[in-house]
Formats: sequence, C-alpha cells, structure tokens
Amino acid sequence: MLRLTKRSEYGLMALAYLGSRAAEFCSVREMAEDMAVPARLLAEVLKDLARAELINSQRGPNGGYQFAKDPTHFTIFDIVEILEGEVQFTNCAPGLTCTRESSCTIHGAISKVAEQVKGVLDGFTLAHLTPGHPDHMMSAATAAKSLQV
Amino acid sequence: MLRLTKRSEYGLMALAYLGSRAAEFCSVREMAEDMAVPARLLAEVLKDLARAELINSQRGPNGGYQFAKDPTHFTIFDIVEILEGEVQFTNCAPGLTCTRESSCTIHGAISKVAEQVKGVLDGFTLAHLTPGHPDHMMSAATAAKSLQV
DNA sequence: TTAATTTAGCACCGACTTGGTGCTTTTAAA
DNA sequence: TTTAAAAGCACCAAGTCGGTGCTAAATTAA
Ligand code: SF4
Ligand code: SF4
Repeated sequence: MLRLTKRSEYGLMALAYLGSRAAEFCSVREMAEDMAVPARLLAEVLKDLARAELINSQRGPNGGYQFAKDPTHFTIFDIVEILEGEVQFTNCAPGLTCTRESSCTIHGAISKVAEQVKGVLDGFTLAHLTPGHPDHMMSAATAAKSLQV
Repeated sequence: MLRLTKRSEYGLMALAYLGSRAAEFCSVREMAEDMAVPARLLAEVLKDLARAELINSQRGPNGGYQFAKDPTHFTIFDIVEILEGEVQFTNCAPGLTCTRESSCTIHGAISKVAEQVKGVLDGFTLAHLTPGHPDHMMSAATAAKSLQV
C-alpha cells in the first residue's frame, strides 16, 4: 500500500530512457521493447507527458517522442502529479471532502507528514533518474543526497 | 492519489482520541460518535489495532478500548503497516513482482525515494498526534477547538 | 495520390481495492 | 438471565488500476 502506480513508474522509466537518448525521436514501439513494458499503456502515459510538454511528439514515420528542451529539473512530484492527478495524502487538503477538519486533532500532524512526503518527491529530479547524467543514482549504494525537510 | 486510506486515518484519529483519555475504556459507539466516523468501520480498525496490541480491549458492559501501556512511541509508519499491510512504494522491494530490476535505470533513485518516504512516516509518533501530549502538533485552524470529552 | 507509420483521442473491460454493512458468537458486568 | 460490548467473518457497491480496441489525424515515402 501507499504504492506508486504503474503509470508513474512507466513514465519515470520512459523519461529516464529518453534522457539518455538525448535528441533522437524514439517511437513507442522501440521504447516499449527496450523497456519491456506493455506498449499500449506506455503510449497512454507518453501522451500525457507530451500534453504536459515535458516531451515533444512527432507523428508519422520516424516520429516518436523526444525530450523537451531541458526537463531534467522536473521532479518526481511533478511527474506523479501529471500521471496520477493531484497528490493528496489525505482528504483534508482542499477542504472539500472532509467535514470535521475543524475538530480534527490529527490534522496538524498529518498535514506536516503530507508536506514532508511531498518534499521527498520534490527532492528528486529527472537528473537523478537519467543514466549518464552526473547526478544519476545507481543501485542501492549511492551517495545519499539528503533532503532538507 | 498516493493517499492514505480511511482505515489509517480513522486508526490514527482513534489512537489520538484514546491517548487523550488515558486510562479509561472507551466503547466504539462512544468514540465513533465523538469522532463522527462510521462506527462499524471504526470497529474493524480498532480490532486490528487490538490484535497488534497497541490497545487493550475489554468486552461486556463498560468495556471498550484503552491505550496499551505506552504506545506513544509507535510511529505513523507502524500504524499504516498494521492497517494497510506492508508499505511498498514500488513493486521491486521483495523482488517478487518485478522481472526487470536488474536492468532498471530508475531503481536506484526510486528505492531512495521509498526509503525517505518511509523515513518521514517513521519520523512521527503517536505523541505528535495526541492532544495534551507535549509533542502534539496542532494545526493553526484547530488551535483552540479540540474535541471535548 | 496512395500507402505506411506513428501519435491523438476516447471508450471500454476485468481484476482488485476500498469504504462500509450484516450477522452471529463470545465475553463480562449487573 | 439479561444486556453491553468486542470478535470473527462474510459480504457488497463503488471506485481505481492495469490494460486493450478502435478510429482519426498527421507525417513521410513511394
Ligand atoms: S486528517 Fe482530519 S481534517 Fe484531514 S481528512 Fe482526516 S479527519 Fe479530516
Ligand atoms: S522501479 Fe525498476 S526495479 Fe522497481 S519495480 Fe519498477 S521497473 Fe522494477
């Protein structure tokens, strides 16, 4: 539980993939094959990322997707929001769903938690995911870039 | 998305409630009424917390639930794990579901994120949620208007 | 022009999860 | 014995998630 969706996972993988390929246009078919993920679903995800203008799309033969100018400063938080909708740790945030916010004794702490979780997601950028980039984090043992919370 | 479930939310609220009531046994009906949450569901949650021995249960008239000795050092992470099952930020953790962990370029960063998110949840204890406790975190909105019992 | 390749849009489905309820049994106090 | 309460367990409706089908539009190559 408290799991990232496949959409986010595939999206992050795709962005890392495109980042390491720099300028070229890559088709969904090519990417899906290399990444070993379902092509149709990856396509949906890439459409969303293109709509959000993180990547450029090009139709027709030799078309595909390409990194936009420099999206490496986008954070994991941004990607998750684009692909899963607004990140709401509880139902109290926009005051809509919860009717007992005024008397809730845990609201204070909970919103602190939510804030920090968002902080974590915002502390990682695409640069951290992109192989070849100086900030890339390879498997388990990597210099800990601690967050500031 | 990336939302806490109601089970966790109700569980945390219930624990905060019990914490501020110290020694007494409180029945589900009483708690549900004061907290304005569905009684039957709250009951299910409390059962789980009792099974995990964070709270004591007592059947029969004047029975109910009560804080166990001193669970204030339990963290939000613990509660969420009890009520939602193991917290898995992605599917790679126990090596079961994911078949491409070896070639995954984002695995390093993603597991760092997961680790830090868990760290956040582990950084808050029941003490932070319990009104009256010196470590309690009040929200601006709730300052004076805590539920009276 | 025509055909092929590729993204865009959008609806849809099956499986699982979540929030919530019903009902019966057990425990314990009055 | 009656009554208040938790324990256990099954069940349901609605939503989410992973994934697919299908058609249309754009671009390139012949
Ligand atoms: S944490 Fe409190 S204020 Fe927020 S949704 Fe839950 S009950 Fe409402
Ligand atoms: S992050 Fe990589 S290793 Fe982990 S589940 Fe996703 S693809 Fe597998």
